Amino acid sequence: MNATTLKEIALAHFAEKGYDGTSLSAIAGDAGIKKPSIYAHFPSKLDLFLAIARDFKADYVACWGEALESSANLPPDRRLGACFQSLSRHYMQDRIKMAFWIRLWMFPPTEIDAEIRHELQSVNGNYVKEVERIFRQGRAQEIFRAGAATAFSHAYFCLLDGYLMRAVCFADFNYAQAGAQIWNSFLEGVLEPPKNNNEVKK
Amino acid sequence: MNATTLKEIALAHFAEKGYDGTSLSAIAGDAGIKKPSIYAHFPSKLDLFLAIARDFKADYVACWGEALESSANLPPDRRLGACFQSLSRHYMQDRIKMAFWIRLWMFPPTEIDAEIRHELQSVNGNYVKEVERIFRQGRAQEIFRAGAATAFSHAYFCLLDGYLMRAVCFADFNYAQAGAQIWNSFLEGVLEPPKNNNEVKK
DNA sequence: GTTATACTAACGACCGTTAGGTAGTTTTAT
DNA sequence: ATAAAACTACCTAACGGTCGTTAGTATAAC
Repeated sequence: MNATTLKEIALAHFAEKGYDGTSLSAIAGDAGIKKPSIYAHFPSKLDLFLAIARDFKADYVACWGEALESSANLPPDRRLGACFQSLSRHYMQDRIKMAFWIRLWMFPPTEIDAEIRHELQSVNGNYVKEVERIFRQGRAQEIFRAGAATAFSHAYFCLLDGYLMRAVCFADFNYAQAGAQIWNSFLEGVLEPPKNNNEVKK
Repeated sequence: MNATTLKEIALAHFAEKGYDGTSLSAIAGDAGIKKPSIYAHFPSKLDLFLAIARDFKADYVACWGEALESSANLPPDRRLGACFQSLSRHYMQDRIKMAFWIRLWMFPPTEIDAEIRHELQSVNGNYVKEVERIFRQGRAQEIFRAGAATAFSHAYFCLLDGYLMRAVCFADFNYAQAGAQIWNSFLEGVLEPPKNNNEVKK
């Protein structure tokens, strides 16, 4: 047994039962060792959790970084679509990963609630601003319709987060397959309507 | 002390710390009574939780029912907007209510995970179908653009849930205020574009 | 007199954590 | 090269504490 595989085992428990609902003996049992042996690898339960949380933050940053970088040459609308697909696919492929992630940033352990919330807010805030920048850029190129880029960006994240959230909860509907259509109905809403007709409002 | 106010106090704890993170002694402390006195009102911790959960389900059903009924005479597009506003306002006005609700249907207590998930899926499924029906109706009136009504409906709920979820997490951004803009950017995406121009695709 | 609501006391179970020990491996010193 | 020392990863046993729950009792209301 080593710290890495111990983290993997603990991750499954934390994702499924939450921090408070997970006991070290259950983790140890899955790992084939006794409870106190965990302390040879991590100084406390909270530290074990934090180690996993740090990995997830790094993973999130890496995923966004790669999505933004690899789509840098696309036009703004297709770039946002590519990021949407990239992010959602990344988390959708692993239900445990997704459940832990949502648990982490929605309901972190009470002891570290403030820190986690603060950190996550700043990390996510960066990408909200980045997406907002892309919206503005697209607006300048008259690809997107007029409107508050800030609100567009927040709507973008509402859709993305809601999409992942519902995928966790509702196994009956194939969200992975519906992703493209869900994105498309949003995209059409922010695209600039065809030029030669301006009376869009009802 | 009575069952109703006891539920209110317990609700705050469950919403903030989750089921496993909440202890009966903490609830009793807030209620000004001792822990065993709770058992004069509820036969177990789980029953206390379930009583609150049932209230929330009834509240959810009532809220959707009222939203659908009071908007029955509106055209489909405005009707969906009215429901979006109605639902989001209902939950947005009370952070505790919202946190408990999200915790309930995303991460219910492990002991009753299956039942809760199943019940919620069926309840929510009804409204997904109802919204889908409204989308189809609006399509028949050529208000909405062509597209899979099923996907539109799921996108609708992704946006609504993501909206509420982010409102719980990110207190820094005024989501309550941004609701109308967020809805609007989605609405434009599903509306039928003006008639005299058909080449919308880029 | 019964019922409802509260109490104190205590139960067994489980929690996270520590202490202390034991093999087996690696590092260091001679 | 070999013996001593240190380190690693595990163990058993047990700690103090909290958990949800029950038993038994008292007080007040109807």
